[in-house]
Amino acid sequence: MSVTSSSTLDSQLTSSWGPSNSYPDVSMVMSGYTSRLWPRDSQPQFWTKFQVWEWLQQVMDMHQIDASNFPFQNFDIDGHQLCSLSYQDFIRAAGSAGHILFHSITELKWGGQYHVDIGQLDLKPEYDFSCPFPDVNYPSGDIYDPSIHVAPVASPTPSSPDIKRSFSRPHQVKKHNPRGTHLWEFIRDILLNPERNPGLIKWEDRTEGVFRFLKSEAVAQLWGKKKNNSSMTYEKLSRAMRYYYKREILERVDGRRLVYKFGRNARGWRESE
DNA sequence: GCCTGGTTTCCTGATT
DNA sequence: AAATCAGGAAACCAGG
Repeated sequence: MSVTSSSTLDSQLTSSWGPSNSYPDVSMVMSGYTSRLWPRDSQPQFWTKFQVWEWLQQVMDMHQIDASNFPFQNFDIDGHQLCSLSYQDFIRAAGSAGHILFHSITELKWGGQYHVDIGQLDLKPEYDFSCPFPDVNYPSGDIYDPSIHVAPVASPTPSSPDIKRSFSRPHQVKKHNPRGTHLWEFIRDILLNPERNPGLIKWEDRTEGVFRFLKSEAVAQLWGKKKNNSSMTYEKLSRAMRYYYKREILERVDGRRLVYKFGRNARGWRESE
């Protein structure tokens, strides 16, 4: 039973994106997840070998690629060399994963340029990791969901059971996140990309991590779209948000409707992080 | 097959 | 009156 009236949602959507774009471009939100993972110097041309290695690791993680058989030796190169590789080079060097890597690096190359061009963001150095990249490789309106573009991810072969890292760094104990992004991360990334998600959620107190839903049902729809759940509502989304109080991912903000605050266990929202 | 984490769904009642 | 909040209970689902 949904308590949402369609008129409420319609007004939220149309006032936000205009009549010609009645549904939010989810790809804008989605790309936030990918872009913010990469090294802060968003121009891969200037990456060191270590950063290239870090990027590879992140791509492996994100696409749940079995790293145990990945030919890392083929990527003992710096960012400049990496950027000069052609699509065919990637395929030769990385096999089926080459496709993913090529798309990723293309996006990042674009992203770096885009980042330079947009001056309106007034981003601080610590913040620019969250700078959104244009989804140049994907049709507008499509959800940028890595699994859509990468068959091996959706159906891992029996011989390569799961994520097996051929190497791991002691400080990067990444817990496998089977469902992709968590709700609170989804919310965080909307907040970190305000210019791409106008009027959905806004900071009330940036330094304290207090934020407010402006278009609660629209956000719920967006979340539902990401989870492939067309019946998502703010009612249900907010229940999930309330579960975060116990885990201290969120803190209660008493007396204010649609207002939440990031808690001590929420990462990546601070400007100085 | 069981356990677990992270929701999703549904619900009742309270508050704004 | 409607929207939102609070939180219990149960179901769901993918990974371990």
